[in-house]
Amino acid sequence: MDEKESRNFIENIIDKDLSEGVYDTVHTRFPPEPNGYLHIGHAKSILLNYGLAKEYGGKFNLRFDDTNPTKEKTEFVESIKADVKWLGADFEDRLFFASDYFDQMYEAAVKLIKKGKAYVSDLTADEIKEYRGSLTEPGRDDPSQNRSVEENLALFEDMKAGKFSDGEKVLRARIDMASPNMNMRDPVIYRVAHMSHHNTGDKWCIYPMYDFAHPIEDAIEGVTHSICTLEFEDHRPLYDWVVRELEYPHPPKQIEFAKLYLTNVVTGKRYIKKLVEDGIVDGWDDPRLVSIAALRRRGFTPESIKRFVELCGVSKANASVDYAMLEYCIREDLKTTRPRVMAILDPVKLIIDNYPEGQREELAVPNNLDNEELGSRKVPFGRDLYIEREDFMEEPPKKYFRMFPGNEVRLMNAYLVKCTGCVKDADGNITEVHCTYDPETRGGNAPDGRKVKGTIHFVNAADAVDAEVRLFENLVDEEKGVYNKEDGSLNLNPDSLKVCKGCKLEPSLKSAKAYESFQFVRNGFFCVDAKDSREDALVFNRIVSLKSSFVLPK
RNA sequence: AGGGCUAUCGCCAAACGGUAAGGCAACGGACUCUGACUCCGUCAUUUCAAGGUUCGAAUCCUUGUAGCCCUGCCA
Repeated sequence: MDEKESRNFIENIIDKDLSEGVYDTVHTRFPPEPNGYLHIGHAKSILLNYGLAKEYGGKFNLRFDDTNPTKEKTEFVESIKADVKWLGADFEDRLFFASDYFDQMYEAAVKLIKKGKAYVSDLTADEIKEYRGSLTEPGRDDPSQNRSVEENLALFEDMKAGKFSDGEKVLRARIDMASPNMNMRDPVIYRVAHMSHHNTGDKWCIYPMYDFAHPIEDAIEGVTHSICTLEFEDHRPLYDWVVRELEYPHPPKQIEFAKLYLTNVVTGKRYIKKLVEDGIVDGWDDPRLVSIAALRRRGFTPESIKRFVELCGVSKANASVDYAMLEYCIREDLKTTRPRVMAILDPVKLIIDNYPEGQREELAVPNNLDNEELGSRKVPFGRDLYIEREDFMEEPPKKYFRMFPGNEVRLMNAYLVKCTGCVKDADGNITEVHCTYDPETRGGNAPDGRKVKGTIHFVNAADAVDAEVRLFENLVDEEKGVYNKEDGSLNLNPDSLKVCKGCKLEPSLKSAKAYESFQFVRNGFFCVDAKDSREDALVFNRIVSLKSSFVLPK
């Protein structure tokens, strides 16, 4: 509401570009390599790029950066498309593949060769590395760098024709072997790879490198602001070099921002990938992950993720956002948009001794007090109920307003009941809580106007649906498990995922089999596992605190 | 002979030389058919440090310090 106009640094750059006439429109893109599933970090990039295009009345493209056939699969392009759409980033008909530009990239390389700006190298990968020098020492010239244009052209042609094996030749840009920026020490721009590509099949056996291909892709699509993450800052001079040498009339501009990291969870495609491949999690949509698929399955909405990304902001400072902020966003969304129902996670029997045995009635209960459009449902009520174990205390501390002997509380939307005591087993565990009800208080209000301080939720025992609840711990430290960045090992305490049987659900939840498992979002707002369900989320009444996932190293 | 980037409340993050926004978290209190939600209130005399320029500095300069990134024929 209090929209104080504060703009991020990228908007400032765009404003300036627009006012100075550098560009007269804004065109952005999200360029994933189809080598894995998207996660919350990608959501930031997607929503940022899409949001900018929308804000300035420009366009947004989805482009697969598929220039390396050794790592890419069609399976991933499908899932990425679905995730981007789900997030609401509408790329309309602008779905592109870098591989569709291979012909143009080849021509671009020829152009560089003709300008004397690129040459075919005979060096092996190890030699190239050796010649490149080090962070503190300049590199040495490639022995092949003085080949004639004609010779380079012929050799490059031969590369394309498949006359060389993988690694035998590469095409290098001629820039500066002494540059303090390693990326400028005659970077490889084309390599030989005899491999079938997911999109172009066996048409090519040479493939362009990212640094050469990306600026071309942007330029071809008319992208103005090519937004990427911080680790590409050092590549910008090369990006600019490519668009300059190729003489594009309105060259795109690269802008870098900091990646989104979350506290207490594993982010990063590489790490998530490893967890999946090692079978440590059930799959890419395992609820403990923060992949888009997992968040969706867990009940997060696109709106909540969009809100989260907005709240995080955009800057160039490496930062780790508190997981609590993500939870806040989903709570805010679900709070008024979903029905709230009752579930007892740790059940204990409540028996209303003066309620007629065998009697059953149905009470109309509003689904969400903050949203009348969600209507109401019938909740069964009877003599034997289940209540939350923590809602009864034999010897309550002061300020405890729920059930304890002698105290009257309200069963939500039902009756006022007065606790009369409890029954314990041989070990002293409470097995039953007893009470009496006031028939005059149907609906939850007393005709005489008396008030109660506590209200608790319940489930009718005869109708209760048994459920299996999976609790996902989020706060992972040495106790729960540690992912070791160095050796890639992950030590996980099995307790980080607990399955407790015996949860009791309102019968209105019975319809979908998917309700067999739950994940908590936090404080009473937990979601059903939406994997096989039409409904994506439900909100429960009472607050339970639970979180999921692994911890990052360090 | 290294280069690039970043440092503002526990966590994000504004401020663009004019006298430190906002959100999350936390903590008080009110309200409440769920100890939730909502609502009210509190939460940086100070911006990594030390100097300097200026009437005035988080913003400019200097020198330090800390963190991140770069030596793939990955992206």
